[in-house]
Amino acid sequence: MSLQHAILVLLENEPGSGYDLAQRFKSGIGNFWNATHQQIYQELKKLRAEKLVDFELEAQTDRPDRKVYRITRAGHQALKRWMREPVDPPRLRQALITKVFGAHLGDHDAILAELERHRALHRKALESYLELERQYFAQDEAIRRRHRLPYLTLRCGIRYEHDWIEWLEETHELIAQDALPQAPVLKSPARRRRKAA
Amino acid sequence: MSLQHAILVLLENEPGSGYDLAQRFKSGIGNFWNATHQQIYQELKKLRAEKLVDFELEAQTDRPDRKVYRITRAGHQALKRWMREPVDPPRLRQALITKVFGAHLGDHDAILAELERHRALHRKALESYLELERQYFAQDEAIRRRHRLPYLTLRCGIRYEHDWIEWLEETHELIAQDALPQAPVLKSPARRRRKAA
DNA sequence: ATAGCCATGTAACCAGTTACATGATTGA
DNA sequence: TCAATCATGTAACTGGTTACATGGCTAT
Repeated sequence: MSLQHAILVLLENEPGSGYDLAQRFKSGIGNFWNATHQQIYQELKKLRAEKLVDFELEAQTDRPDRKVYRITRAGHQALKRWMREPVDPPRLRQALITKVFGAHLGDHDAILAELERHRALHRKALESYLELERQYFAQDEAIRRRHRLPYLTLRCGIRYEHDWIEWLEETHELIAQDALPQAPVLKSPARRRRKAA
Repeated sequence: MSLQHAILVLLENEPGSGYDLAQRFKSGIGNFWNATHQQIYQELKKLRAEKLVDFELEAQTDRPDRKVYRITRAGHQALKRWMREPVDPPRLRQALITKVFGAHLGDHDAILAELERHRALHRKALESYLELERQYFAQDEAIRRRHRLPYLTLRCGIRYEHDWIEWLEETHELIAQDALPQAPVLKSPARRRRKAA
């Protein structure tokens, strides 16, 4: 159900083809959902059947024609309604952590290699997000204000990747050296006060 | 496919009923996967058909009988094989972030309330993880060594929840005050050196 | 009384993945 | 020549959720 809403928010932001949407999901400033083109085309079809989006065919000469989708009035309403409904955080499903849990069963080196592989993946994602962040802050205030919300989602992505990298490094080290973890010094609780409400 | 492996790792650790497994997934030191009892029972059935687990019926007088599952030799082998195969990090799917992305469309207060609600959920999860962490460090070295790997998965959970709370607080503040985000000072890149390989 | 825990499951459905399919253009 | 980008889709399948179902015991 939620992919539909993710699509609606993106189209609300700017009309586009299924292909466009797939790109936006992949790259950067829409780092909050993920979908393959196959699924996107299916959902666009459904959304259209429900009259929440509609498209115009855009003929192109040297490339395939595009169906440029845009959100309808009804789609806009549906999206606003959804914005008011609570959503729950998704359940965690990290196969890698399953592996760490059972690391004593597997080949020691294979696990270390896997941790490093993941670290490389997250590092790559982080780098690209940081680049987007740099671009964001290079813009002037008016534009920054306009892209404030997408930036906040990007920030979430940056934190996420950053945090994974730290955990992966820490875990790699502890497993590689077969060392006992130390109690965190001041790190984990934090209990940050929020500034005056 | 992966729930099967998550079940196998847990059973490898200690035999138990479907109900037991559901508890272990929910509560704490197996904070790496999530599944409902319905799904678990299905998967146990399949795993048994594949001879990767087996059960003994444990009759009880005043409560329903339990099927106590344990991993078989073949299951153990299959698990070890899986431990050597690479797994990819899951795709992110955060409906909440979709909402932040489109926060300008919705009711301002509703969004702030939603951010706070999530903060409360994550805070609660964090508290319970921190309690488990305290318990872990209260044990003596031998036991700590034995539970080292589950502890590392717990650490991942602690980081995760901690990080979410920070992002939620930061985001709540910025949206509440309609303020422009500031460039992170030294926070986000970090680029921590790993200790001598 | 009512809720919650223990303990098992089936069935219908929905969401997401993987495989398959086409076909022109551009750059290494 | 090979891979990538643009652009669309269908079909089969698998993984996961939700609803439904049962039933005794214990604690408030």
